[in-house]
Amino acid sequence: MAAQVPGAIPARRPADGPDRSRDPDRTRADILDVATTEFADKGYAGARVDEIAAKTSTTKRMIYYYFGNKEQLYIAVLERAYTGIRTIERELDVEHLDPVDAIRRLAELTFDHHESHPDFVRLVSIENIDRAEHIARSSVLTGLASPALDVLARILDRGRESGVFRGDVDPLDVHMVISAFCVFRTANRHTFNAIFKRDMLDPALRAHYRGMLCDLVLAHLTVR
Amino acid sequence: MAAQVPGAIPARRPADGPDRSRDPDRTRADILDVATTEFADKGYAGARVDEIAAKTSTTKRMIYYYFGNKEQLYIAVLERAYTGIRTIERELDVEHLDPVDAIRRLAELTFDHHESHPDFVRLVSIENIDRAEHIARSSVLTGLASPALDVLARILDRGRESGVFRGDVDPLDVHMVISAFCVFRTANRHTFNAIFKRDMLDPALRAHYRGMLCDLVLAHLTVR
DNA sequence: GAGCGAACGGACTAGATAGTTAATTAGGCT
DNA sequence: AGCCTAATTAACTATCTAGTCCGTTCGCTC
Repeated sequence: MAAQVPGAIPARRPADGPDRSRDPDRTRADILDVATTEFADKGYAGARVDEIAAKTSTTKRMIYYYFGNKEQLYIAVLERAYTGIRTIERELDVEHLDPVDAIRRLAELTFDHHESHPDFVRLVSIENIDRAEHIARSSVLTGLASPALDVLARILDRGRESGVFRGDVDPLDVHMVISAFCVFRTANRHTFNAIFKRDMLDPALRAHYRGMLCDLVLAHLTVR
Repeated sequence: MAAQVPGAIPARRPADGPDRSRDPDRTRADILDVATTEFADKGYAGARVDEIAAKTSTTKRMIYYYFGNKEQLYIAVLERAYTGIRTIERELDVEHLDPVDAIRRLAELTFDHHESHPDFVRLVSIENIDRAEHIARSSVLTGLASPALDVLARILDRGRESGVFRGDVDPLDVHMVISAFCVFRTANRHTFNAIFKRDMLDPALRAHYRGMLCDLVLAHLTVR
């Protein structure tokens, strides 16, 4: 964190205690970190700018100085969260695996990411409540289809050629099924637990659900 | 509009036009209807009591008269929405169908309900953002496991006995997969469309997704 | 037709909340 | 050293918002 500006002097900072020196990047990043947690926690309407400011090492005025207003701050939070998962997806390399193992790997990677980034999943839910109106206002976010989709299309092609996969499945539909499963486990955890008394994120059930996702997707894709 | 001027003659309802007579049940129901739409639209934090009151044919004072405060009004909305779907589930009768058709019927019923009740799905999302804290405060809602679960368990048993279904599947997991698919389609419609440019609720895709859900679940359950 | 309680309406309040004003400081550049 | 601008601070404001006070009206019973 605290990316150094090229040519900047490394910060004269008294080794301990909060950093009080002037560091725009650090201040911005600090605000973004706190805002991410706060928006994911309370939703867009529920989050309070004063609250975010209080949890920051700077003041409310700085939020407006760097981000303009509450909405632009929220959009900045969304942009960082989305580009995060897209970066991970881009690193996926499954060309050397056979189609079945490749699907399994892709499903597991998605599963793991959703499990380890509940804030991201919550932000997506929140954004849907607002009918994606903030995403629509961000040019960064609108043209941001998942790199995983291209990878998926390649895997399906290879699987069809080798005769193990059905030929009539759309990559986006497969992506949707995987997402639906992973998103549901995190996004609906609380109501599901309240009504059915099962915590889908219980560590003891992790392996069960991870395997189940792979089975589900592969059963659907496999020729019988 | 047409607020009663003090001292004016009440005009006991000229046959047409809104009902102005005293009717507690009607008033309560009116408030609940408006509140459901408003909470589903804006979320709990985003909804405004004043706004709800304005869209009602009565006043804000009446909301507090009948429901006490904003939270209890919201809980009343949740209770009505949940008991709605549970009632439909209870009417499900699939004992006369073979296991495969029974699963198909159950999946389609769930699919149809989610499609025709987007407000319910949104309320569930909203409640998850608040970590189901309002459900937890309602004794009506906490002890409300889905009747569909018992039906599902029966179908799975019958399918296992006749050898068409695997024996190691948990009814709650099957319920979860069906819910995940149906909930995702409605709950994540906006972000999915914003990023992948596909409206999962496009009527032209309805049959495709409905069939896909059945295939998906049955492929997972069927012995190979 | 008087009395009574449930149902109702409108104006009011205290506190919260997004956003601002304006003055101040630190640090790089010449 | 001294200027100049980006970065920072704290106090302030207009508006919004959940919740309340209190007086009024309807419809029923006796």
